[in-house]
Amino acid sequence: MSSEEAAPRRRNPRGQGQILKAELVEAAARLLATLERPETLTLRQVAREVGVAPASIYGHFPDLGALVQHVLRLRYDELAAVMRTAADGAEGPLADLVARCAAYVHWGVDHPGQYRTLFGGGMPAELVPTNAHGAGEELLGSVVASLAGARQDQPEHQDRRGPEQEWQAGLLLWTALHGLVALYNAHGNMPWPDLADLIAQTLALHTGRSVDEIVELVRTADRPA
Amino acid sequence: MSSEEAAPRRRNPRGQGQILKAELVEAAARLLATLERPETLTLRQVAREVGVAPASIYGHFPDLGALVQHVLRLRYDELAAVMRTAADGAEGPLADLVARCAAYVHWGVDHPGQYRTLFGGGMPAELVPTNAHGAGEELLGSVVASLAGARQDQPEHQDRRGPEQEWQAGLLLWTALHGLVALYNAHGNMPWPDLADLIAQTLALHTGRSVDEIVELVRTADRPA
DNA sequence: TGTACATCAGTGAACGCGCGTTCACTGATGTAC
DNA sequence: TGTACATCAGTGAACGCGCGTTCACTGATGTAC
Repeated sequence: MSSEEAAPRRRNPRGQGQILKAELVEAAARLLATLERPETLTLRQVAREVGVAPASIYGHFPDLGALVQHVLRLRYDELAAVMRTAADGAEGPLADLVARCAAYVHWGVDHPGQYRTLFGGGMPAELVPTNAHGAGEELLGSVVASLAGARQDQPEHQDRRGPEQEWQAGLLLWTALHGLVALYNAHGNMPWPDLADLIAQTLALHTGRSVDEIVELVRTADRPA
Repeated sequence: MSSEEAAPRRRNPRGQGQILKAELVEAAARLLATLERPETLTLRQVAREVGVAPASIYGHFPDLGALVQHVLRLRYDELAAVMRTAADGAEGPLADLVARCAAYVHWGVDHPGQYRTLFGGGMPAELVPTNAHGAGEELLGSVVASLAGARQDQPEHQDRRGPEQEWQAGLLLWTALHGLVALYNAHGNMPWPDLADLIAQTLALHTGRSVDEIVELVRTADRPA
């Protein structure tokens, strides 16, 4: 892609230090997306990708961890935004849930490197924003709420569920979606069924709806771009 | 544990070369289980753990990959055996499925390092036996068969399902279990509900049974050791 | 029973590599007088 | 308008480290004669 650029790279003018910072973020994001094993990303790789001396990074980030952290924060926000946007056009709680979950899975499958880095637990020293920062919980919260909404919408399941059960149900749905994305990405050589079918089936199980009822919503929500 | 052993380590007698080989396998297994990030395991670490020169490994394995491969094959067989044994005492297809899945999840949670190495997709050059070798498929096959058995056992779900649907249903159950183990291991700092409840709930969803019906079976199958 | 030799199990030093991090520096550009 | 100076953005060389891999070797033990 962008290797072996012989141009000696002009220094940025005064006051334009953030230009390199942006380039570093961009390059790190590109590498995390591209590398087969994103957790092996190094500081010198980023420097090479931008065409800059390794030491130059220290002017903008204390270390590689901070840079990766920054990138992942952006990607996490992007994922959250994608889910929110997908749910915007949804009519009713079930469609909302389907749209959100389909968006989640598709983002994960479309960005295996970043997904792995965010949720795969492969990064050193737990420098991903998912943990403790409460960021992952925010995303989980939206799934919990959406699932609870879809459940409440369903007349036959009128057994009262407390917030504890709602949270647990959402958590379980999240683990199912995560497992789907993780295995789909890790074992791409397997003969996978259609992803939309798997999403629909998962949601059917977790909402108690029929697959047929869901499948149309998934196809509608599928790859809006 | 076993660091800084000052004993100069006596050479094994003639014809006893496999002793070191066994020690290497044992040490690699211990490190994969212990290391926070098992994918960072190095050849020199293994050598140090055993108390041997790095070069000595080459007499028994062509490289670290072969050694790790060997260990993972053992661990995979162990997991398969644990699941098989768990199912042995089960009465009926549903109990069989519950026992197998509970064993899977508990093994994964009890061996986070090895589980990650086996199924996390974090190892370089895809040297894990799960892929292509058909080993992971064997495990998946047992879940598919067990789930199909439990489904068939259920009178109300008499809608004919072809082997294709059965395979897809088993695959989906596997992804759910994998997601549960993966997130449980990666985010141990989260306030997780009781694992047995989560397993029971997952199986309830995937079999169409009530949670109550499953939960007792899970508790029975729970941690037989 | 003695001795030369082959084999086995593992050693130890060295290599070249990529890594993170440091440090004094450079050279263009803006600012004060 | 000119000039000295400060600042900014980034450089380049060096460091010590752990790594995988190689290669000639060592020294104990078994075997052939």
